[in-house]
Amino acid sequence: MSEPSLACCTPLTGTPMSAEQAEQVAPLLKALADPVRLRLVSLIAASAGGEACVCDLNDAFDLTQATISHHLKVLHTAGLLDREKRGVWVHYSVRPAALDAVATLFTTAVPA
Amino acid sequence: MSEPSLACCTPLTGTPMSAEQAEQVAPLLKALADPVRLRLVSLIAASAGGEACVCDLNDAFDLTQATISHHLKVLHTAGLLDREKRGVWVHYSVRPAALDAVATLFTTAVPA
DNA sequence: TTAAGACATCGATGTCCGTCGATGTCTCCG
DNA sequence: CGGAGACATCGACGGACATCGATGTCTTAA
Repeated sequence: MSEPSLACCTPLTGTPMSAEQAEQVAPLLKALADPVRLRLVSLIAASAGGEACVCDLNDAFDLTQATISHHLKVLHTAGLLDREKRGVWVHYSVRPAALDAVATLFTTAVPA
Repeated sequence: MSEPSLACCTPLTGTPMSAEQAEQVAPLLKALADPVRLRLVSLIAASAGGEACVCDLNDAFDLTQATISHHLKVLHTAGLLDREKRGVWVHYSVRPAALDAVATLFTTAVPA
């Protein structure tokens, strides 16, 4: 399933983006372009230890467990979340490198 | 059509995001979560004067003029692009504040 | 072994989205 | 006035997506 290579990216501003680069980064943004998934990432990132188990995540939404599981899978497939099974529970954590890659996109060559 | 208020946003990391905040920011990301639109923004931002006319933009893609026009409208409606008609041509420019808002999302409280 | 609980997967359904050809609107030029 | 060119809008179509209920898989406890 070829783990996405976390497309390193030059900032949006500055140099025009290549088609290939755009194709690589767009899925990352698409994975984040959903209110539920945005909150999921935020909840996980803000949790103690930078990780959270699905059971806690479920309670934060008025959605079916199946739906939450689906969203977590999307984020994991996009390379934004790591997955670790510990006993009965599954813990998800944020991949900092993935967020950094996206951040780089919007960082307009910060001046000194 | 209530110009989007360019939801100022706390970083994803740190504090959990509210549902309202997520609903505000998600459309911005959704507008950017497309390879074509990503390249459009990049092309415009990288152009001289920070703006570009549709005629030039059309040539950069193997897509119909109608499709490019559609994508530009999506970006404009999301508040990411400004539109100015000058004679026969229409010039689009990037709204820095919009990109900054998104950048803030992914800026993980940079350490010293 | 059996039962219960935590997640994932499956199949269905309604909605949204990208793309296109055709057509409309506006502006400039002759 | 009339034509040409730049861009927007419209209507349609195929594919993708969010959500759900039902069911499957795995782990721990009794």
